[in-house]
Amino acid sequence: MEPTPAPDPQQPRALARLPSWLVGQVAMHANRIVGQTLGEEGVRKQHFAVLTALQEQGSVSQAALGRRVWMDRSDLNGVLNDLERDGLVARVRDEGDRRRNVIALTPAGGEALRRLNARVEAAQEALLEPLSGEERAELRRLLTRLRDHHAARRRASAS
Amino acid sequence: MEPTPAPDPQQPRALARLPSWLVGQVAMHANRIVGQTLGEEGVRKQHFAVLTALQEQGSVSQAALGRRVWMDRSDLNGVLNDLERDGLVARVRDEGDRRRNVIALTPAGGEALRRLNARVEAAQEALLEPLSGEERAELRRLLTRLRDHHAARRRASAS
DNA sequence: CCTATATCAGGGGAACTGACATAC
DNA sequence: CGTATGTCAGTTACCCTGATATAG
Repeated sequence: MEPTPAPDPQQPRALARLPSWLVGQVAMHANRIVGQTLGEEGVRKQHFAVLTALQEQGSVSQAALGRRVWMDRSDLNGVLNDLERDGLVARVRDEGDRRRNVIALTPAGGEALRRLNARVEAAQEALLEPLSGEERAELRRLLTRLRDHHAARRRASAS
Repeated sequence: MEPTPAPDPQQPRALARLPSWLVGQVAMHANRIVGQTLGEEGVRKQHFAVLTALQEQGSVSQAALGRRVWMDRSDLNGVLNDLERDGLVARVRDEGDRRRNVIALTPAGGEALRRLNARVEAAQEALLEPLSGEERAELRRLLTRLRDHHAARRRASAS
């Protein structure tokens, strides 16, 4: 049987034309593509995000890490448990401020990240396949503008 | 306290530059904006999608409706329960094919949809605020291309 | 027989909320 | 004292899977 059974080519026009709907659908496809390839390495996108942040800015406390990746402290804790169990990340109590855990990427974590990066890069190619180089750049530019705008607004109202 | 506490301005660059990430973040903001305004009328986006589809193509069976909106039959059932309870749609057993329910928009449903449409339209404006008219058109064009491409691929592999 | 429909039960990833002990 | 940190428990919306009774 068909669980999501051969969806009709055309959605309702009033829906398909809405930018919020479009972006949601594209995000769904993107998540499917990226999540698929990450899953083959046994991680999910939040794990990938954490590893990436660690490589880029070195060891930091959990709270700082969460802010960087825009991840909730609760969820981050779970993700770190996974990564620590798999030896990709090390949690060390900060002796200067004993509330904090300093999180560091292990060599194995760096290894894994290299593999994951290759996969994610390939996924980007699959996602953007129908677009030309110029179009990809333009899309990225427009999306970045929207993200920055709304991120700023959200930060403003949350402070 | 801060649940998603004042996220840092800059995410890791390696993340922020990924199209899949960008589109996911924008989709998150879009969902927040649209979901917020729909919630004030007591519905969620799936309810809105179903009402829209019904208005556009008249009464149809549940299965057909699900295919149109790309919604799982299970979830659709729940959504229809809500809408029926609120008197926005009517479920009538099809006497020509007694497996099927014919779903129809009630007058109250049409009323509700008019209000919801206004809200969703305003939400689009809020979402796209930082973009010019040309840029909005270009964004819609690019997103549509991506969606159609991946929707087609998915339909192909699911048949 | 085989397929489609509607329904029910439930899983999984993700965003979020509240509470709490501990350390500053 | 108030505040930040890490942790734990739980909720919700969404996408998905499986099973089943019924009708074609």
